[in-house]
Amino acid sequence: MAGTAETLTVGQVADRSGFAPSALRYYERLGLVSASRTTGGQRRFPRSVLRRLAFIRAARNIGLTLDEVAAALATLPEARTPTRADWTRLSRSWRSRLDEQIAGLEALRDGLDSCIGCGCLSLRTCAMSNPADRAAGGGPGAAFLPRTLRRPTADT
Amino acid sequence: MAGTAETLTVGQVADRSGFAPSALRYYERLGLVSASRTTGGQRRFPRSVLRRLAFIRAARNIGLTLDEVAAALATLPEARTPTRADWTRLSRSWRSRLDEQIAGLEALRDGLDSCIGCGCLSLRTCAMSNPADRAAGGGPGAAFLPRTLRRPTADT
DNA sequence: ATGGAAGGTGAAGTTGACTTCAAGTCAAGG
DNA sequence: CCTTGACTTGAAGTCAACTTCACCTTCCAT
Repeated sequence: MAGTAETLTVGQVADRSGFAPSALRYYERLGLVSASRTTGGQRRFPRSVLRRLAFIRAARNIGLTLDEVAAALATLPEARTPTRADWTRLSRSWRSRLDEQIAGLEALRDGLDSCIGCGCLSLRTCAMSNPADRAAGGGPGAAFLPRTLRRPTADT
Repeated sequence: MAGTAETLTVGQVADRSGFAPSALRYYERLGLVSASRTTGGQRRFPRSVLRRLAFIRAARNIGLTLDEVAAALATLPEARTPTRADWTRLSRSWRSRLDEQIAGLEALRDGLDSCIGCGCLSLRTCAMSNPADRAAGGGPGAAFLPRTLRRPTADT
């Protein structure tokens, strides 16, 4: 039986990780994962790629770009297998990132509540349309909206 | 003085709204805003466009796509000037959307806390890499991650 | 009347994260 | 040996939301 091989084909990794084969090749090009090759040129991934991919998916879920993921992965030791402490260190910084995102959304929600009350939606004063604008009301406001939710108010 | 005109040029709207002129033209093409034209073909926006743009920015900040914004704006009455109640109705639905996003992020954060504890990052069982996976642990989990944070786990 | 800032257009470019395609190659069960 | 499914590559396509470009026209203060 070939049920438990030492290395995995793209298809196997795709099945186990949930990433499409094309994504795995893409990640390899970006250097996020690496694979050896058979004599015929086909990829053979070490099983450790699954943990790496789990990290990548989690990071993506939190909103990191692949560039940021790459930077994080670059801090892993090359020589030895990453330990639990290594992974923990990497994911610890996500905590504050998530806190920031949550705080941003909560600020937005609070602003929304006041907007529903006043119906203003004023460009200059409404917290909803100016979530990060220091002119919005004096308070620091939603200083840390997740990047996906942030919109520059102006930049001229 | 021409300080307070009845209509506004793209440049003026851009300055007051914070949207780039190119974005305003784009929005006009999509039908999100409309403008009359001078005999020479230049746009002249009614002042009411500023409120519309405030709505658009707020909606975008919350994560709506322009398609969704268009759908929301389409429910405004064409005949009369939208009232405060109209705008309020539109923004009320955002509240639950924000709540969902916040809940999703909080679930992610809780999962992260447990992951930091266990260092697992297991593809099959870790809440971080499987935030919406019903197999993640039995609980409903982070059922409603914001679209920007959602990633299909697999679809084959 | 005029000069230069501001505005007009359609087409193409940008970014991020992939996917899809075309055309050919490898691996392994029968 | 042969078939067939899985794999290979580079290039191009996709999506959202705009921006940039090239080139031409309009507006209005002097």
